[in-house]
Amino acid sequence: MQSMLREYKASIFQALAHPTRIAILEVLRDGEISARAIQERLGIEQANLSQHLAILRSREIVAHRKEGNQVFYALRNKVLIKVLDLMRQYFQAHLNEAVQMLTEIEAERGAR
Amino acid sequence: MQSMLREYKASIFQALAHPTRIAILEVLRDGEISARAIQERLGIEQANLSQHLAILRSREIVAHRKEGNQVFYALRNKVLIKVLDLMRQYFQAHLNEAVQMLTEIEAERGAR
DNA sequence: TTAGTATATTCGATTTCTCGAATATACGCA
DNA sequence: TGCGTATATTCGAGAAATCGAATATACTAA
Repeated sequence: MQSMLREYKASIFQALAHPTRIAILEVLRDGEISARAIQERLGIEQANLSQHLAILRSREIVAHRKEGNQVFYALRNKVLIKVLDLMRQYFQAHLNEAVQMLTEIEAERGAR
Repeated sequence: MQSMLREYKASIFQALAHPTRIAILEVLRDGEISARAIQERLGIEQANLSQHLAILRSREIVAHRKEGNQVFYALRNKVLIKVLDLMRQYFQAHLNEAVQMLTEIEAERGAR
């Protein structure tokens, strides 16, 4: 049971572990919105957005509702917004370290 | 800048996206502890633990301190504990869905 | 020095993630 | 019906994550 909880948490974190999906959640925090509108706001490929949405759906992180031609997405639980806010807090606390870390990650990626 | 923040958040979430690493953080919430002690509590391979700790270190999520033979690990920021607590809240809210989801994931894994 | 303990790193195989391209599905409207 | 728009799915290639095995490093104590 303990380990099941951890697997669950890990699967949610895994769903959040992509910049595009974080961007999607940030858009959704303003309320329900169509997939097309998300795509325009983020400026990404349609298929790619749909793939990311599929992941968020599979984790039950977002709800979706069809209306005619389009599909509207919404956050299922505000707790995740709180989590993102905490992360922002965390980020500010670690700003300098974070910049350095990202630079290093970049450097490694470049070196490869 | 906006996108850098998202990359950073994603990299932290990615670091949290593994049951073993979540277990490590849960151990660390009680305070500083040696790697050996973590290993005993979790009952995992030494090398494996060390790899997971390396990931948490690289994200600056944990601090480490050498003392003689051993290395003690500690959480750098309590905010992450808050995040884990929120996730527990989230989990309770979604308990039934989550069980079903995990069952499906299991089923898929089995089918493959 | 040698042996033993604690920890980290490297390696290679396997699995999982991610992307764009192509295609499929579903709906609305002429 | 046929066309256009919105969305989802499938596929294949490349990148990244994961594990255990083997090995390296660093410290302690005899």
